[in-house]
Amino acid sequence: MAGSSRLTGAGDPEATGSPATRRRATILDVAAAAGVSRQTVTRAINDMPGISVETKRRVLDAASTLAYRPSRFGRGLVTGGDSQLGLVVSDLTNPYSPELAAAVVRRAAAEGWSVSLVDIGLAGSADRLLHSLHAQVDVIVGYLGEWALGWESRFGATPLILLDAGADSPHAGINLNPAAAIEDLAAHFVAVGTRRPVVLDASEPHATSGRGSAMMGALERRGLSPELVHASASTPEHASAVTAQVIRRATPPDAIFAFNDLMALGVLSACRHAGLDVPRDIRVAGVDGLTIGGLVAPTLTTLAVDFDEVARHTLELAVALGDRRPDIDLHRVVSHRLVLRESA
Amino acid sequence: MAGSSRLTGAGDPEATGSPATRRRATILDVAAAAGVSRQTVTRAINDMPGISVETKRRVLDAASTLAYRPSRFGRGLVTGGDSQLGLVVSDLTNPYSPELAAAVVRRAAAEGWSVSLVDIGLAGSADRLLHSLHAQVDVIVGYLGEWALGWESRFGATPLILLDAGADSPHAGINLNPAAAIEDLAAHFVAVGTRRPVVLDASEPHATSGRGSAMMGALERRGLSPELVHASASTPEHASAVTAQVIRRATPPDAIFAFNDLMALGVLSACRHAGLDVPRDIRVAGVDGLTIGGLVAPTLTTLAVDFDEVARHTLELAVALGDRRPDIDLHRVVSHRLVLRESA
DNA sequence: CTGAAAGCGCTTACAG
DNA sequence: CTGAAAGCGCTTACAG
Repeated sequence: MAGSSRLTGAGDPEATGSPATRRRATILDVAAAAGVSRQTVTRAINDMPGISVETKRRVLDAASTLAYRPSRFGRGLVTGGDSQLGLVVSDLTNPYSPELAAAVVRRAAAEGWSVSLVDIGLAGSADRLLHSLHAQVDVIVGYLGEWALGWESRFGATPLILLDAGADSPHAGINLNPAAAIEDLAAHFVAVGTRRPVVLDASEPHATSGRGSAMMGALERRGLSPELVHASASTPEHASAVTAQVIRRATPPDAIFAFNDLMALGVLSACRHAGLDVPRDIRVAGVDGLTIGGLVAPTLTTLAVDFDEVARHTLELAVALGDRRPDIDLHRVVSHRLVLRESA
Repeated sequence: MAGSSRLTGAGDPEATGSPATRRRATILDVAAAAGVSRQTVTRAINDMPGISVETKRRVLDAASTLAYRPSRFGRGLVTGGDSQLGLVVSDLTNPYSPELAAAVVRRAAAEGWSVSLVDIGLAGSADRLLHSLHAQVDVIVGYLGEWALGWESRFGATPLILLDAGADSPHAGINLNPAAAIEDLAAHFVAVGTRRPVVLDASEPHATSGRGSAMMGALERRGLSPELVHASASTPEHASAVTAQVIRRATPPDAIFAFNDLMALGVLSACRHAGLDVPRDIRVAGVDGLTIGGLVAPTLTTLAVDFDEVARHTLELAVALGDRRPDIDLHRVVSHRLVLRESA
């Protein structure tokens, strides 16, 4: 190595060993290698007319040799580039997130948008993630939770579409409304003779969820006296634990309405381990309409979210906001739908 | 509208109604509005030193009024931009895809990469999707299937990392190896007294999958005579149908090894509907290690993929290829691991 | 069929 | 603290 040229000090690890990171080839490098101008390279690379087959071949060979790749920034600057959607979910390991993502990705592809996926539930790095996402995309959509607070001052004019953040949110948003489906399910419970229903709610601090209290009300209005219990965490495991306690009583419930499908799976599991038959001994229902609910045994009755509908609104809002054309209804509502299956 | 200026013809729909799409504000617009130079705008927007609080305020106000957002292309051209990974899956509705995606997104975030998610199983549009993806990302990784053929000629030098494409693939790749886990499971089956195992394979045309024949061999070597059956499609529903037939026989199987977890769920479902107890009457195992397998009742024994390990290799390869530094092992292997749960 | 010029929107030195 | 200049890598007219 003595005598070889180097730009860095002797102690620099970058200066030692193996083929170092080479500067990426640009259009000018290819042009020089092929002995043509850069616009001729553009013609060859982009398959445009007005270039002889022989020249094209020579250019493409040079490009290949140099491992040339057009810079998406250089190109995007002049063409405008594709639109990019940033999808933020809070926990990719909850099947709810990918079902939403699948619908959004599908719809986005149909509209010519790309989607960058971010899991904001990741330990500590949420702020950094949002910063880098906001620099890469045209519109951000998703479950931002507390991170939506002070958005304007932190991320300037990056349009934001909030999922299920409430109708009074200052941002554009899509809200889920389970009210009608809850009434339908309550009516169904009554119709099949339920007497002692339990509402198994999530673990929101000191509070009852909207869907929890809605179900309580719907059952009470029909003359039942539902019991409200909370899981200490919104997981199938905790749902299972609470269920195990409740069904061990002298007069156990004959129906359990779980906060979501994942928790309902925990309920099903606890019932099975206790030797209870669902739905004969006890009925179970969840919320979300996850695909998995149709694959377990018994299949799960649920209040399903129409993810395609959510995705449709998402892209509609994204396109409008991306075009700086906010002359549309910025608050959409998607209703849940009762899907009766074996468990209830 | 008469007399108002318009650039387009009278019949142009763009010329009618509502605030039309305005040109997006640039840094120069903000500079003009605030009465400063563009580099002062840069300082304000990017929170850099060397600017008075009062000037900064004025610039930020102007930016806000104009809804200014820095162009990611302009910025990327000079800063280099973040690295972007394109993740291609074949079917986002199969839980396998999101579990992989979750791991990759998590790891990518840790390494400062963004990931764009594409579902190539979408009707017909695969080619268009790959084209637009290849223009947006630095490296593409995933299940490309037949689309990996002729990659070089179609997408030039865009680095490609193939998942589970076989060790003889010309591209960089990560391969899954179930061999050892299959031996472990076969040994377990034998140890617990299995006599009549069935291997329920996927519906690959006229062929037996690698894992299917590996399991057949592993069982035969242990003195058993396993039966091989194929589902007419690789879905839980078809797995369910085949299972229903097989367990109806005079001497039904006492164990079923399914091609993957999703099909194993179908098997569980069929067993339950037939009144068979798992694992007492019949044992069931799948492949993939999906989270859902731990949530159903009975919980599913499986050969688990270490998605974090796959993600780790993915990012390692992506970084190396993105840096044009292919002096590393371009073919990685991740082994399955036997996870014994209730079903077997 | 090919190339010289202009410009997309930014940031990074550098000069005041 | 502020601004004039240069340049990132590409494509789009335009001229030959």
